[in-house]
Amino acid sequence: MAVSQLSQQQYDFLKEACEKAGIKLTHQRLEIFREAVNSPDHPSVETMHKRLKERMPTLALDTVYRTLATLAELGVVRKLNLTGRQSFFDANLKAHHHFICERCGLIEDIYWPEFDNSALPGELEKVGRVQARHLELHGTCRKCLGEAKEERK
Amino acid sequence: MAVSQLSQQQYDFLKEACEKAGIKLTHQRLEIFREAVNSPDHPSVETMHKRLKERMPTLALDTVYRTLATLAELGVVRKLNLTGRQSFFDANLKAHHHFICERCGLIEDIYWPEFDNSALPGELEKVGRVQARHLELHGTCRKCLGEAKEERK
DNA sequence: GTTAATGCAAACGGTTTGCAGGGGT
DNA sequence: ACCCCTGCAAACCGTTTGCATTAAC
Repeated sequence: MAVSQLSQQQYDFLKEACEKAGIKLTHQRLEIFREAVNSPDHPSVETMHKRLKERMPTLALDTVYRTLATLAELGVVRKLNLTGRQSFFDANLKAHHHFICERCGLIEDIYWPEFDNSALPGELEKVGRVQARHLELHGTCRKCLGEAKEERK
Repeated sequence: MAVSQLSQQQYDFLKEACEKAGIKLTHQRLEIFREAVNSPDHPSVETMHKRLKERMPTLALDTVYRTLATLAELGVVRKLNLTGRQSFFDANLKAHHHFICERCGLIEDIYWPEFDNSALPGELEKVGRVQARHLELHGTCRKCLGEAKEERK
């Protein structure tokens, strides 16, 4: 069974995760997962819902919330709290970090394997066990830097 | 003029910041700043409000929100979005990062000057200009590690 | 057929805003 | 005296929850 814009591997990944957790692989879960996989631009839950509604007119917003929370529990998507305002869900499970433009809100994935593999400060052993590290780089994106320059003229 | 539990230096810092921004150094701003300075445990805004109300019974919750937002604009406190649920304000302006216990919500300051001074990946120049880096270390704190061990018995 | 998941609507909680009265400069 | 700031209350918005219906296994 071929699923458009979702590789067999990704489909199997979701299916196995559902089976392992003993939950059903429903149409909604599949579609919402697919939307997450095909959304490298870190959309808000509301934006995802809008996009999904074009294909699934009866899909409720709360189902998107509920499903993304479920998918996060399964470990097939990752929940991001970058802005405080709203949360984002990231289906990119490769270790990566985020650049956030304070001016326009752009979120860009940053890969930095040397950092991921570096040792954390020794004092952390006294604090607890670290399971994941996530770096937020706050600044101004290239596009906004240009616009700010324009405005100063 | 001596302000209990707030050094002259910290008082001057706030006063100068207010003057520079052309806003008044009101009683509320001073007290809320003092509360932030004396709250190394990263309390929620609501908790800060509860603590402040003991000294200032008429203080409204929204004033705490409004004032902390103002102080963040002045740059005398820093707004943290660690949980998605609620935001925290940190009056510790020294470069530092945070350990978050996923089990109990504990937030611990982590200092790592070697990392702060290290060079970021070159690819970031293509993305934009980084003004601040903030590392989130998610894991389980020492206390919760012990409790989890107990529960398994 | 059984049970869990969805859609609907209403509630929720943290945060923000409009406004009028009050306090600081 | 002026105007900004605060307290009050209501609105706001993203998110969550209770319940009856629907669909997956």
